[in-house]
Amino acid sequence: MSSASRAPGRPLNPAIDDQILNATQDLLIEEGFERLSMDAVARRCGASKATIYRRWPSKTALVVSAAAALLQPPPVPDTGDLREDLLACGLAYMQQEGRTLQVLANLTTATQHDPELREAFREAVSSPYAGLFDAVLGRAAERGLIRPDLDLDTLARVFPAMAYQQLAAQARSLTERDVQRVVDAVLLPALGTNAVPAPTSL
Amino acid sequence: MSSASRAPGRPLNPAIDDQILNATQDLLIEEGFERLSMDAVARRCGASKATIYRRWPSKTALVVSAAAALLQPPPVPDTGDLREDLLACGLAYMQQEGRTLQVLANLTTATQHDPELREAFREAVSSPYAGLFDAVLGRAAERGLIRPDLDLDTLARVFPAMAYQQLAAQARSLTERDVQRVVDAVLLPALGTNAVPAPTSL
Amino acid sequence: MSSASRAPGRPLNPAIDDQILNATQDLLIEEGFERLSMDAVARRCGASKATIYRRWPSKTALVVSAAAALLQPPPVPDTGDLREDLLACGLAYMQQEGRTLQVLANLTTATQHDPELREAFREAVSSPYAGLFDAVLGRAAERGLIRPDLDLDTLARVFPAMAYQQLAAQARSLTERDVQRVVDAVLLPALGTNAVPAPTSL
Amino acid sequence: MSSASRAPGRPLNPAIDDQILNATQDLLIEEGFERLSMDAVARRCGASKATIYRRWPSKTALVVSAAAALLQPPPVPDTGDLREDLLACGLAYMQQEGRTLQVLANLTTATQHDPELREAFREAVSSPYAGLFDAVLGRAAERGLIRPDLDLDTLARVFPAMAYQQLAAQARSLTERDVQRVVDAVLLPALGTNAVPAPTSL
DNA sequence: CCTTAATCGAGACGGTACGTCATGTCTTGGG
DNA sequence: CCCAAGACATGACGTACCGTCTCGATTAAGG
Repeated sequence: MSSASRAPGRPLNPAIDDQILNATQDLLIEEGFERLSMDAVARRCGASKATIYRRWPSKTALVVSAAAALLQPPPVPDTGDLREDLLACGLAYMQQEGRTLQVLANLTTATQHDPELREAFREAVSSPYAGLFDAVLGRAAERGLIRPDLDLDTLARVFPAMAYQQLAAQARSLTERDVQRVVDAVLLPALGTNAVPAPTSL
Repeated sequence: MSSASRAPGRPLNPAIDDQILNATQDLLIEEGFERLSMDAVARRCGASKATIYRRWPSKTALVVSAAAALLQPPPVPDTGDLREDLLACGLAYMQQEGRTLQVLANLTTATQHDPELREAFREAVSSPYAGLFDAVLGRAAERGLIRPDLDLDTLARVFPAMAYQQLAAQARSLTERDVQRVVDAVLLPALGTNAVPAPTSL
Repeated sequence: MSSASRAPGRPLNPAIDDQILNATQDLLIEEGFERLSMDAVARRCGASKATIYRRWPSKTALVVSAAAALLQPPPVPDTGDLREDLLACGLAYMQQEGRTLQVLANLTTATQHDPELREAFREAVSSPYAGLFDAVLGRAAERGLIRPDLDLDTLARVFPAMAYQQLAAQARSLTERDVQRVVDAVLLPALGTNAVPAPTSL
Repeated sequence: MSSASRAPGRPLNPAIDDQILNATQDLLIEEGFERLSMDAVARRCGASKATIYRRWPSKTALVVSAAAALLQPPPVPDTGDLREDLLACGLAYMQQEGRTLQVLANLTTATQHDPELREAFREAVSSPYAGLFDAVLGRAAERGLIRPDLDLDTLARVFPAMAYQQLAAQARSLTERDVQRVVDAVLLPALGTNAVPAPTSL
């Protein structure tokens, strides 16, 4: 009555989507974006290239989807302590044994010249992660924990940018120590919070 | 005998180096690393592929050289004012009508899978730019303008990371306003400088 | 009881057979065997590929059926005059605005690598046409119109082979003049018939 | 001075042409036109697909060339005896252990829908073979061995057509006996030669 | 001055991946 | 069980790119 008349014909098998995305994620980690080949994806997941191309129009589009599925940001942390919350946001980038950030770095450049894909990637992957900091900082402002005149948009982008940079430019994977340094040396001081803890002994 | 015995035969024509590098820089800007092809470089500069490969062993190596030639960081600014110096460091990323940062972003991921080239790129291009902030902050510490216990290494990386991120992930070119925001909203507060100026009215 | 127990379920709709065969014949003429695709057949006749494959096991088998349905040889001519009969046999190849011969040519090579289909094609299509000449010549021998020691098997194959050759190798469709030439310049002289008519003035 | 300035750049290596053509001929015989794949040709001759496509624009064009190289008709026979000459013409179709005729049959249909290739094939392969009969019959007419009013064009096409037909439609390879039958049962009688030999005892 | 040796533009070469298309099978929902 | 629609595995097609090699022609240095 209302609507919802399904398209005719055999529907796309959703199980295959997952198999393709899993194979893509694996190869993306193992080989990187350049060396990942569609034939290899097809071979690994037992699907055919036609099946892949029925779902995604290009290699880049497939990889963007795979990344979006791989990189699901956790819920906004709320421990009651601002520092703890910020650390938790940072630790989200270390999920999947660090593969999260790896994939982020690999894809940013690949989507550079396709505005549509870049936007898709940003919406699906980049923004949600940066959004963790947005949320934590915005809540802190609401609660009066930090000064109200701060440029929270800019501050929320500090950690994502630095984590990305560290991996992409220095090929150094992110550690808990790195997260602490950014929070304690940059974010908290910039927020005007007095509660800078005693520096962790090396 | 001891030295100076030049190789026999016709020497490499140094003028061609520049033509190749110029063509590479242009195509790098127009097309990005992936879509830049060696055939296109050769075609554009009127050289042959053999001529290019006689000078650089791979596409990536060529592009790293082109980037290094394109991105000559200016001398460390020393205006006497910390904020002015930091702004000057940031403006260095906007040289060449913004191409400086563009190329930086395009190349960082490309060198991901070749440690040798990544290091070459870092030494020739990335570090010199980040070094501007290192130098300015180190000098400020020496002069006692900022607290001595700050994590200057981390702070020096804030702006490069954010500039890179903005271009690569958001495809938004850098403006003078962006530089001011990072300096005023992040760096100066984190340095504990009281002299935060009144926000520039738009 | 003994027989006639129909298969359970809905029976195959025989009307669809004709639609499929018609579409196949059309495409066979328009595109030839190689470029005829099962999807195109299905699309043109509004059927689905499954419906086609329920009836024929392969593209070649379908096309052989389509050809058999298209090419129904006429009854053996018997005008009382040997030359007239031979001409009538030849004109049979020009039926359907020349498509008869077209399809014959298109299919012969296609069945080369499948003995079963080749045999099916030969029995259903090729032989009946060649059989016209067999019958006319055999009857002439019985009637004593031609010498009894002739190799009628070979002679019966002359016209089919030459018609086929003309179309396949020369892409020249058959004309009434062509039929006359083969009958008058080859068959009748080889049969030892004196009654070679005066050459038709152009 | 005069002319003949070679094209610039590295010339096509003619040895590779032969390797490609040889591999194509082998595969054409082993697999037939349909099942011959460009990758298989490349693999077998150690060349790359790009190298093949630099020389021939399509699979069909390559195979036509391979056929032309494979099927070099022998010189026009001239034994002094018309029957011997005709038999020799027919035997030419049996060269290469029968592969000659096989390839002829395989290709005729393939070139059906590309007029350019069909013409190329006809000129390079089909006509030269049929031309043997043309030459022998024309010479016999000049020498007054046969009646001057015969339709030699049609007669010259009889054997090629029948040989082709036998292979394509009946999948029966040509034997010396087949040649004799066509010459003795069709050609010589049609030429009005009295010297029909005693039938070969079976 | 003339030989030598390496450079130059041009472009062929082997390899590898891309994205498209056709065959024949399988899977939907709906008669 | 049939039917239309269309997904599925397989595998060939023809294109593009990389890095190497091979041409004839040029150009510097050294004997």
